[in-house]
Amino acid sequence: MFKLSKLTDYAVVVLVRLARQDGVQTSPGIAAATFIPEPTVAKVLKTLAGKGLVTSQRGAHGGYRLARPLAAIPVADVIAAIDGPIALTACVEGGSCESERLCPMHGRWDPVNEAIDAALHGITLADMDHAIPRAFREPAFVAHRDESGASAPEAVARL
Amino acid sequence: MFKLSKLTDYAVVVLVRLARQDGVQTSPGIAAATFIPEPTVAKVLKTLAGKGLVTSQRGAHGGYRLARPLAAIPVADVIAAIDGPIALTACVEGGSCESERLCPMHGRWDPVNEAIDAALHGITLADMDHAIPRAFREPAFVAHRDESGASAPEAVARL
DNA sequence: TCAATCAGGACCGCAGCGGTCCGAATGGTT
DNA sequence: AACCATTCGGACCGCTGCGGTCCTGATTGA
Ligand code: SF4
Ligand code: SF4
Repeated sequence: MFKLSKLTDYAVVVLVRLARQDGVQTSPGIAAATFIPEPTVAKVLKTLAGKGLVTSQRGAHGGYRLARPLAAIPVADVIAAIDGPIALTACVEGGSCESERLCPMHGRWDPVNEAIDAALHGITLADMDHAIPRAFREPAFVAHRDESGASAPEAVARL
Repeated sequence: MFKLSKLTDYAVVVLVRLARQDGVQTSPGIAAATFIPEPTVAKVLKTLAGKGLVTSQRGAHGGYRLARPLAAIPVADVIAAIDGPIALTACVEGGSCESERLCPMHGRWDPVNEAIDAALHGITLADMDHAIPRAFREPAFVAHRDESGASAPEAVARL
């Protein structure tokens, strides 16, 4: 199936939960609040911390804290942090396919990849947090969301 | 990783190859032309035939033929045929997640899913064949380069 | 010093994917 | 009618990678 890993899904849930409250929050606490198994939450948080999406405070009364506000975290970043870089096929952006010499489609996926990448960069976690589904097509909603909006045309421009 | 299955990749290669020549073509023939293992090509073609993307001619001198021109086949169709429906998470469009009652993010992925779905519907195999996706030259997309303030989801949604 | 908490792995069961193979149906060819 | 080429539908299997658990340190506040 064309789906993203469950851990990525969990990561979004955890990040949004982190934003709901100031100060540090512990893994068990978040697990209880999100109904996600505790070890899994810990694993996700460790990965996110490694990628710089959250900062950690060790020791007693430690915990995790968002590194930047939700509005500055595009979904693409979360996906890249957990699932790895977005690469639809093996031959996009650095990947090497064993038949790339012979394959007539070599490199043809790049634009598609760019399109999806741009789309995922244009949606932040803040949007997902307080967005009602289908609101994306309403002009009123679209009007006031702009951050990182330049990425899409730029990606398109160099096609 | 966030990638589509190799079989889907192969399907695109096979479909484009089918379009390069009129009349029916056999699995071994296509396999030889695309450098993809023959049984795999056969499997892909069988799946595609089942989904109605290609038509099959049985018996001697049989083979496969495109059901519709490349320009009428969006990438989304190929993905849906091989990989199954596009569903980023378990809770989108009919899918049910075990924690959908408790999860605060339930349903929030739908817009993201729709955005990607729209993007993949806006690019046809003919576009990929010519390496310059027509979707990116559409007024709706190019206009945003000047208007500024446009974001990926909106541009994608208009495709 | 002790308890709480994160860090970084090792570890495992398992679904699903990539890939192969075979028998049966089908329709030309002779 | 007999034969052969080719597709069809499905069974089959090894293996990767994912979801999930657990353990052993390192770090910090009380
Ligand atoms: S499009 Fe061709 S070169 Fe690229 S990953 Fe697919 S088979 Fe390999
Ligand atoms: S967002 Fe929530 S309800 Fe939807 S699939 Fe993820 S965990 Fe389940």
